[in-house]
Amino acid sequence: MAVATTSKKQNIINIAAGLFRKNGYKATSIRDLAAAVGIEPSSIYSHVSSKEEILAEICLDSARRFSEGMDKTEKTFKSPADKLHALIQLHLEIAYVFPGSIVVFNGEWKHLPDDRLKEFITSRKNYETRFKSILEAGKNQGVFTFDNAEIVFNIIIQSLTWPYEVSRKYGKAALQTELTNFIMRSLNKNP
Amino acid sequence: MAVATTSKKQNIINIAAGLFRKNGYKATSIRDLAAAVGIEPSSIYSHVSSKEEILAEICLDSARRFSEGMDKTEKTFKSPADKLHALIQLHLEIAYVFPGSIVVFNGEWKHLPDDRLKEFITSRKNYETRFKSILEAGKNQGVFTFDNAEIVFNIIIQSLTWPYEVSRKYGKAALQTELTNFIMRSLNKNP
DNA sequence: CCTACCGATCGGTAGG
DNA sequence: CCTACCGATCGGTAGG
Repeated sequence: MAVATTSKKQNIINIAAGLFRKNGYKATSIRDLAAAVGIEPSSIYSHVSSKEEILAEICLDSARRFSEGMDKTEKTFKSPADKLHALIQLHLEIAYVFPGSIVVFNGEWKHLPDDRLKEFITSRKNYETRFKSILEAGKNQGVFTFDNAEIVFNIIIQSLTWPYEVSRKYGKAALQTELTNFIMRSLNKNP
Repeated sequence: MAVATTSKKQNIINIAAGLFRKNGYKATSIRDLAAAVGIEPSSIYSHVSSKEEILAEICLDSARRFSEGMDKTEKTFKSPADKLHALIQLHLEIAYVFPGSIVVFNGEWKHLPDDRLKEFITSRKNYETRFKSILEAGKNQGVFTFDNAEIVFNIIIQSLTWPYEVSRKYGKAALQTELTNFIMRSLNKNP
């Protein structure tokens, strides 16, 4: 017997993430998912309790990845510039290795049931707060220049949130170089 | 009799754009739309032939606005910097006055039927080509600096594509100032 | 993991 | 613009 690399449940969720990304959550039926997995529709419910639960696992898994990435970034780097640099890499890394993150970027989290939605938004706000702190620290130290940290945070997040197909056209390295240059040049007070 | 400001059809499409933006195209039923308009579901079909047609009108209207904005920009301004500045304003202007554009930004155009999808993508590619020409001209004239025009185009477009609720938190003026500074500083070869 | 099935809702039509 | 309705598809359950 081979060592299990992914549980059947996780496998279903991964396949669902791919379908949600391509066609959207609402446009993907349990029947579509079952066909892609290779089982009968009702068998999906042996592994997950509902379609909403699948979405919740995808969204909260993505949120967890960002949260842990932020933990590591804060611990590993001292200067705001180094931290920001690491966060740019984090976003691209997650987008490239975890297809479910694209589902989140596409805004499908709006279909989460109330309790999960609250959980997700809380995690997101926490990430935003920590990100803005890094920007503010850079401004206070005289290395970053901008007016409104919240607006700049959103600009950066948006610039890092690419449609899946577009992002795949270029190598991760090329994307990372251009994005890092673009963002860092913008914020750099003393070029 | 009052002068008709918007046709009943256009009114339905505008209301649909609001619902598609908030809940998504697939998650918005004809029944939801009819209730928002204040008529019975079947009456929707006295004004539009299908749900897909509503989406097509929204997406192609948005595409037309961008195309016409690009026409005007190319005619009115000479320097790449002035043109880029105008395009930033164009994006924010459209996002603020036309709710349907947000539907497009949210990627709902993926649900267009084949022929309309082709039409939409063609218009989009045309816009991209013209936008990249402006970037390349700036690079050739030694005023812009970047590696890959296509990647930079996508970065700029993404940075201008905000979730509706977030963008409404700040005044249009504040958003415009910060975005213009952010993008122009990035590209500016001689700060 | 399957067969068989259910109630709800969907986009859309007939006919006035 | 409405009443009345249709076939298709949906998420999910029962029972094995």
